[in-house]
Amino acid sequence: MQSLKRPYLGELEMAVLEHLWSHGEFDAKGVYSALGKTRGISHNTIQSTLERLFKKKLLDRQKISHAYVYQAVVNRDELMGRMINDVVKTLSKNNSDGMLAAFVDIAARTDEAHLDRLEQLINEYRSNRDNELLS
Amino acid sequence: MQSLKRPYLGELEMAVLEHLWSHGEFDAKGVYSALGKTRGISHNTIQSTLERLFKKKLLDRQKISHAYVYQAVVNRDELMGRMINDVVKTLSKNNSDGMLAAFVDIAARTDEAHLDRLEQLINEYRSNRDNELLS
DNA sequence: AAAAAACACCGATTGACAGTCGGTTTAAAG
DNA sequence: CTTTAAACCGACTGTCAATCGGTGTTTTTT
Repeated sequence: MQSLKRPYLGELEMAVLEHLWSHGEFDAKGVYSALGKTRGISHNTIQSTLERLFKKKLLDRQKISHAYVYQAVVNRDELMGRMINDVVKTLSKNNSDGMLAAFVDIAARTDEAHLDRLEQLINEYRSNRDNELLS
Repeated sequence: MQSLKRPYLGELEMAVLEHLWSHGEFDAKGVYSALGKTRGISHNTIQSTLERLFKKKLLDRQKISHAYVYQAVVNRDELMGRMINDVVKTLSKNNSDGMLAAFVDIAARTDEAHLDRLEQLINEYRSNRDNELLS
């Protein structure tokens, strides 16, 4: 019963990830220019954050010349899936109905048209599965 | 962008909640007998944990004689819904498709029959909505 | 009513972990 | 070979879960 804190991300970590998601690869300097300056934090702080995200395997990096260039290895949706899965794993005991009901509620909450789209995705999933069985 | 609040629930907090979910109301002593003894932790630790959960509004309590009796105010599914919603709120940017796809994936992961059930729940949701519109 | 037991409440400590830097070392570049 | 930029290391703060001891208050018990 591990807790829900595992892929926990702090505020700055989230912001850095967001930035990499929308702007692609960056080195520490670039992220600092984009985020650090307005926040009034130092270059080093950004660097530590990138390092931490790297250790958490959310970022990959390559040394270009003598500076690392970072890029996200999970996209927003993958991370979301992972985190939702963690919640579900911890809280779904035997019965999955609560989980499924939560999905429907959340989907419908912002826009009921999401229900249609959800149904559509279910069918797409089934088709993909069937195709795989044929091959 | 500030959801995904700090460590949602610790390990002991989760265990206490689980216990209250499956066994109903309890005072500190009861929870201690059930969880504390085998874990070799003190009565006080259990009490602090109950207190913390109370402050987080996950438990309610009434003073019976001079001891508090605690009970959960959210059930497992509600808590799960809340937590999933937090994840989604933080990570769904405009586009909800990733969220919906994650739902389908997670539902199908353990058992593809969940997709049928999910579809069923979608339809139930629609019926309920339609009935409400009539009244 | 006094003594004993049961609790709540307060405060302190430890251990993680995010956020934050400064200083030092290393490596690139002129 | 000096300057400079970046990685690396270590430190300190703040927050939070977990943990418990001590103190005082309310019940029980005798």
